[in-house]
Amino acid sequence: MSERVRVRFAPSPTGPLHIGGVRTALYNYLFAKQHGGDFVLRIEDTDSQRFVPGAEQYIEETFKWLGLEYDESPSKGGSFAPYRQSERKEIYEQYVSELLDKGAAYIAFDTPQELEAKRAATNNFQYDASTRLQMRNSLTLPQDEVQSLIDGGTQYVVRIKIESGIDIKVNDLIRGEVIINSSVLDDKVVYKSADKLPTYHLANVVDDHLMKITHVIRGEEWLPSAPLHVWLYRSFGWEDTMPQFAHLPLLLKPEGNGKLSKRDGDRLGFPVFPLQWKDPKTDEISSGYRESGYLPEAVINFLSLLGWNPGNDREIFSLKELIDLFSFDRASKSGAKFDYEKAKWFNHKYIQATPNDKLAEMFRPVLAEKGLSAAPEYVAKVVALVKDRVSFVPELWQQASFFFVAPTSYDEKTVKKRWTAESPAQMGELIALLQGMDDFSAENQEKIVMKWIEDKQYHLGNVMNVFRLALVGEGKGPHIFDITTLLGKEESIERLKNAVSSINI
RNA sequence: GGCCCAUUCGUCUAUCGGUUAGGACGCAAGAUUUUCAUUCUUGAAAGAGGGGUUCGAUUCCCCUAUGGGCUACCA
Repeated sequence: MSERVRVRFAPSPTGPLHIGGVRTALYNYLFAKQHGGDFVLRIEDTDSQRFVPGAEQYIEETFKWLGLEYDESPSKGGSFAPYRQSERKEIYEQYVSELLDKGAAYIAFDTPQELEAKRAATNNFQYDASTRLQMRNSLTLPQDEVQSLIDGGTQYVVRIKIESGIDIKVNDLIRGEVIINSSVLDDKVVYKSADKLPTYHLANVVDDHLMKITHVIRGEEWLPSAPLHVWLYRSFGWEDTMPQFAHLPLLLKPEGNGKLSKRDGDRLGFPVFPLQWKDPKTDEISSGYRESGYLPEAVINFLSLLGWNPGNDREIFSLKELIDLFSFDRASKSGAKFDYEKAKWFNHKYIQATPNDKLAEMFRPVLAEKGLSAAPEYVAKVVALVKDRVSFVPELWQQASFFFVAPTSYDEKTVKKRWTAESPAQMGELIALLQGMDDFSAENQEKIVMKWIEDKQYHLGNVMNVFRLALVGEGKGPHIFDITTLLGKEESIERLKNAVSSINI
C-alpha cells in the first residue's frame, strides 16, 4: 500500500458544528498527518431545505481556531475542486445516468404522499426487491410511458436497485467485519426530484472515489448505511479502490440517555459547540468553547481521549504527540458520555502550563471589557499569582479584580469573623510600619511585619486576615506580601486607611 | 416493530485466559498554609444476568437484559 493517505471531513452546513463532529474531524486529521497524507474539507450541502447561511464559515473558523489545517477545502481550493457538493451537480448527474444505463438503478414516480400512505397502511413497508414491482417505476411501467411521464414533467426520483439475498461485508477498522444481508436494505433514493440533487449516499461515494479518499472516518450513525455505500461502489465497479471505513463511537449526553445534542449544552450549562453560534433565524445564542475560555489545545486534548487512549496512564498530549500516537487499534467501540468536569480539568492543566505573558495577553481583553487597562508586565505578574486557582481565562477576573480596582465594600462574613475592636489601632500601627519601609520587597515586608506582630504578641492569623480584608475586600487571595508588593506601598497604605475609616462594628 | 453496534468504579478508560482488576475526573478525609485556592497523601467506588469452552474466565462463544444508532426525495 503505497498510495497517499487521503481523508475527508464532510459536514453538512445545517447549523453550528457539534463537538462530536469536531472529534471526528480531529481523528481524521490525526490519522492523515500520521501518515503524511491529506486532510480534506468537503461541504455536503445537498439538502437545499436545511441549508443554514453562515454554517460553512463557522466550520472553517472552528478549525482555524483549533489549529487543524486543511490541505484542501472550499476556501483553500485544491486539485479536486470544487469542494462544495452543490457545485458538483453535473458530476453527479453523469454518474446517476451511468447507474441507470447499467440497470443498477431505476426511475420511480411514486410521490412522497403515496409512499407515506403505503407506510401507514402496511407495517414495515420497505421499497425493495419484494415490493418494487408493485410500485410505479421504470421497472413496472412500459418504456414509452416512462418517457412520456418524464417528458411531461412528472417528478421522479432515482432509486438504487439492490438485489436481495447477498451478504455485504463492511470491513471496519474499529469494529472488524460487519456483514449485512442485502435483503434488509431498501432501494434508497440516490437522486431527489425535490431539489434536483443527489442524496448524501450517492454524492458521498462519488466524491470519495473522485477525490481519491483512502479512509472514511465518520460517526457510528453511518454504520447502518455503510453496506449501501459498499453496494454503490460495487455498482460503479469501484470496489477495488473502495476506501477503508472506520466508524467512531458516538458522544453521549453526560446524564440520561441519548446522543449529545444542541439542547444539552444550554440545559446542563456547558457548551456543545466549539464557537459561539447565533441562530440566524431566531437570534438565539449558543455558547462555545472558545468564548467560555477554553484553550484550543485543551479542547483537542480532551476530545482525543473521548474514544481513544494511548494504552498507558498518560493524559496530557500535544497535537504533535497525538499525531504520533493515534491508532484505530486503541479506539474504543462504545459511546462515551461527555464529562464536563473532566473537560474543565484539562483546561485547568493547560492554563497552568501557559506562560504568564501569554496568559496576560488573553486576559487583557477581559480587563478591557471592564474599561480597565494595565501594563502587560503588571498583568503578567498578577496572572502569575492567581492562575493556579482558575480553569478558564475569564475566571481570572474573579480572582484578581482587586489588583486593578480597590475594594469598595468588605465581605460581611469576613468582617464579622476577623475585625475586632483592636483592629483599627493595629492597622494604624501597620500603616506607620509600612510607611517607614525603604525596602518594599516582599521579603523585607514580611520580615518587619512578622517581627512587629511577634513583639506586640498579636494574634498572627487575626492581624494578617484583617490586613487581607483591607487589601482584597474579602478573606481570600494569594500571599499577602505578594499582593502588597504588586500593589505598591502607596496603594497598600491607601487601602488600609480606607478599611479603617469605612469598617464599623 | 425490523436491522446494526455496544456493555469494567458515578464518568472516561487500562487489562489482549492466571492481576490485591490499574490510572484519571469527580467525591470524602488528612497534610501544608496568615485566608481562599493550588499542591500532596490516603480512602470509598466496577467486570449487567444466565449458560457454556477451559485446570482456570472481566477476557473466548451463545442466550437474555440494558444502552445506543439507523430505519426520509436529512445528512
